[in-house]
Amino acid sequence: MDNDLRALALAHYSNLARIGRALANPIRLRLLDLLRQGPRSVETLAEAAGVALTNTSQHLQQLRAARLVESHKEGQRVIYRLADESVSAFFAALRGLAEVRLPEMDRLRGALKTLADDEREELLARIEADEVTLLDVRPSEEFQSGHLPGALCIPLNELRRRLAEIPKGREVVAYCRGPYCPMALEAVNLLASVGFQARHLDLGFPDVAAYRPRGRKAPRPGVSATSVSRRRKAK
Amino acid sequence: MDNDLRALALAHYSNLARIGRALANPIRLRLLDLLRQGPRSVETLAEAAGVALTNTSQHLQQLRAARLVESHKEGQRVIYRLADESVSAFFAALRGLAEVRLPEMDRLRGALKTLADDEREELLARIEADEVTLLDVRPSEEFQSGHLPGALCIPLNELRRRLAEIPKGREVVAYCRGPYCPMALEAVNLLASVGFQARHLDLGFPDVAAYRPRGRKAPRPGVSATSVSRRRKAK
DNA sequence: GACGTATTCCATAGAATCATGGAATAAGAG
DNA sequence: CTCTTATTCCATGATTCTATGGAATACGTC
Repeated sequence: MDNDLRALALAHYSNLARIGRALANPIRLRLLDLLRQGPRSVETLAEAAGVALTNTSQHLQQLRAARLVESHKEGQRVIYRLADESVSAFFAALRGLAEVRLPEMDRLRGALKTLADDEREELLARIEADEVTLLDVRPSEEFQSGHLPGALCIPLNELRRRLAEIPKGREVVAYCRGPYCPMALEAVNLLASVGFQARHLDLGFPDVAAYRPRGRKAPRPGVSATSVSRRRKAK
Repeated sequence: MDNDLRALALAHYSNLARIGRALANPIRLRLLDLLRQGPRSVETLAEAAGVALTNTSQHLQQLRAARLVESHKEGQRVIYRLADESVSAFFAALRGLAEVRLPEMDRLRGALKTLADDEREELLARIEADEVTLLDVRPSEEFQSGHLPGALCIPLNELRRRLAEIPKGREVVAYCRGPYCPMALEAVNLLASVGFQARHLDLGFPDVAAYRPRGRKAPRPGVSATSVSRRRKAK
């Protein structure tokens, strides 16, 4: 009887390891992170991650086996999405742990120009006060899945030919998928080269939603998670 | 330049995967969980986990390579400990995710008699009000590394011959390492069989310290993390 | 029902992980 | 300096993971 109990108690580590194994591969982590931006089809994910299609499919199935993602069919395509809001939060926790524990992450943060806490604070305050033009440079499907309130949607690859849409004489703050996504930084480089006053916010969607500024207690309000578009227009 | 940035950004998933790989094996998770109770030597860990010594050593080295644990020498033995408080918190987050996402965990929780939220609330309130005898049945070294305030230390394997130390006519609440540790439950079975009014608390050390009762905001105060004993008495 | 598209399934080969047991190392005891 | 103890190192075989490309399946269109 006691032996039964002990065996059972040990079994729970195998369940945890099931999730651990899902997190043990950089491609799967990349896919998981992409899915934090919203639901996507296998093909889209494969292209965004730069991974062969069959390979992507297999990795997604492993994530599904670990119950971190779910899928459903829509016409001929299979749409994957995070199984739960808590999966996204957990991913952020993993990333946070890596930042605390792995010194290699510091070099990355340097290259990607992570902001200091007070700098970020100031930027968020200016955004909230609507003193700057907030620019979302992610692909527009991701914008539609959810974005920061008041943001202008101009995907990075359309930015050069849509510069006219950005108000002149006003500082621009660009954001993208998060601190390890280079898109906002690239956008700022482009904007600066054509004369804009531009900076990047090193948090993206959905990270800002969960961001707790030091000294405050509640998560930032007002993130419009525009109802996730499960239905994709035919192309 | 932009390609550099992108390559760099992708590299960060490899760092996350380093931690993921460390979590991909049930034995390593078991060792990590044991280390949440306090620093321990390789041999002690091997015995507690029921794993061959060389095997234990290898797994510990992998955890160290992922920077989740650290080690230092003390005389002829090597003492491992969690690298950081945040590692313990992250472990709890992983366990929490598994509880939310993996239905298999429910059966375990049933067998191990996890309490309902309100039941646990009530129990914690009674403990705080000192209406019950709080009993810590973990090995005494773990008690010394940190325990709940006011707890009586009687390790499970000494319980039968030390029954006299427990006040009669007062309800006893036993706790151990956490919700998936069977020791408290076994203690309650033993106590009940000799006439005690006994129940178990399904949170242990250090989980109670981080437990946020629903509706309250702050973590419970008053956990005495008696300065971690790095120095072990010779035997 | 034939065709094109999106995805999964399957077989294969190469790489990584794992448990085991014997040898090497380091520290203390006599 | 020898002996014991605690741990790590190393080599081995068994298992699992991973990427790849071709075949099979499912769905929608014509």
